[in-house]
Amino acid sequence: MTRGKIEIKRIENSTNRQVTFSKRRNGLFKKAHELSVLCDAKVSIIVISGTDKLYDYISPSTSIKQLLDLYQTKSGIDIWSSHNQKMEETLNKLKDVNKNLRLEIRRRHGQSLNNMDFGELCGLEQEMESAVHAIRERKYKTISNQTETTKRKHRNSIQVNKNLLRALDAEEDDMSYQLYGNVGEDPVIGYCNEGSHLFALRLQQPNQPNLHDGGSDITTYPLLD
Amino acid sequence: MTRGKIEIKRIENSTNRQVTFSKRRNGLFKKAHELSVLCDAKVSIIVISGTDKLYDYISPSTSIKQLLDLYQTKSGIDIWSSHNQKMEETLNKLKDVNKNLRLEIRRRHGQSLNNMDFGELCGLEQEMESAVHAIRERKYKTISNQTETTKRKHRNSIQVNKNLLRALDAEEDDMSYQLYGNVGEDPVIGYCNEGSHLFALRLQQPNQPNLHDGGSDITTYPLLD
DNA sequence: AACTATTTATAAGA
DNA sequence: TTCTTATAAATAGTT
Repeated sequence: MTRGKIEIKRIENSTNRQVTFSKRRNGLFKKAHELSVLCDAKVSIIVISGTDKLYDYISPSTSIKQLLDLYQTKSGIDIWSSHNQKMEETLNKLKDVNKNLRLEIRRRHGQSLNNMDFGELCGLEQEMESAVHAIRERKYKTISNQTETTKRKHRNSIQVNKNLLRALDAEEDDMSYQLYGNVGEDPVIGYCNEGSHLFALRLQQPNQPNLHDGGSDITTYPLLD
Repeated sequence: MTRGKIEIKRIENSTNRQVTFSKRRNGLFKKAHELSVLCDAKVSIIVISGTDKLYDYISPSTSIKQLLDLYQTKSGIDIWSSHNQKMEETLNKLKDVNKNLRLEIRRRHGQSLNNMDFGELCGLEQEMESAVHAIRERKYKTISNQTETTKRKHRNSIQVNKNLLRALDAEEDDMSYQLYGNVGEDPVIGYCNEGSHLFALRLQQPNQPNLHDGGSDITTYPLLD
């Protein structure tokens, strides 16, 4: 628009068009940049030349994605829709399945029963009852397992106790023997003996079935002390 | 840039900035349009103002989608990826929810109970039982509604029957009156009367209990032969 | 929103 | 492509 104004219509001369494209494209991007800086705006320009070359401008601290997301939100145009139809279909199907699953669960909570007829209600009731049966059985199995374990623990601790008492009895016998047979000897031997006995007991225990954790062993000793 | 050139930096005066934004935005779009027409190019501009308003220009006979597809192809930037990612996340979340819902349902079918402890089993059992209760109540309500409807229908047909009989009685009275009052008149009238009575009886029968079928009488006969 | 003095953009030529 | 330059267009500040 100088040295004679021009009409705004396609420039037929190819070279001319090319030159003008180059000049005006730069001009456009420059203006876009000035706008974004002066007015604190986000600007994105995409230009594709007649020869299918791509040029773009994006204002500083902005991304195409961010801008497109905003564009979509504000314009209401769904840019993505054509792109992932399949995914969206899957998504919708899943949502549907989900809805039905929720309904089923609600019904098994005793809600949303309004749209069921007598036959369906009978079926549901029967299903639920047999399920309750299964759950109850499982429950009993669990509790009986627990009881069994507790009993086993108890029996075991009784056994441990017996062993300890027996050991103490044996020790007592030794002591008596020593006292009777070696009157006046160093009492330190008796002491040592006692220590060995205790040690032997400790060594022996891990070889016997031990269904309860070691902590209880340690806690039992203080009771016997 | 006239009446004194300006620096390209954010215009602090808000009113000024707003005015400049408006003017330059128009200028930018005009330039974009001229470029597209003069040079046969596709141009798309998205502008978002500092106040978050959206403005856009798109050159004639071009669509955003077409342009973005081209942009993607030429730039190699996967515009869709972030969107895809979001969708995939949603999908996975849904799948997860779905899985949990299915597990809940299986448990309410009495399956997949292995990983539940005694307390959980108790809770589930109680829930299920109160649900069965609700279902049973609903069932009874449904059946009683049905029964009620049937009864009402029944009562209604009885009433209709009564009305018919009453109507016939009234008719009979009229007839008797005619007979007593007009002895020796045409006997055809008396015949008619008898016919009406038979008809009334037939109507009445389906309402009386009929406890044996006619067939058994017939099968008894061969044994006696 | 309109005006206008200036600055910018740019068409044509080199 | 780039530079030059005459001139059209854009626009900052004002009204």
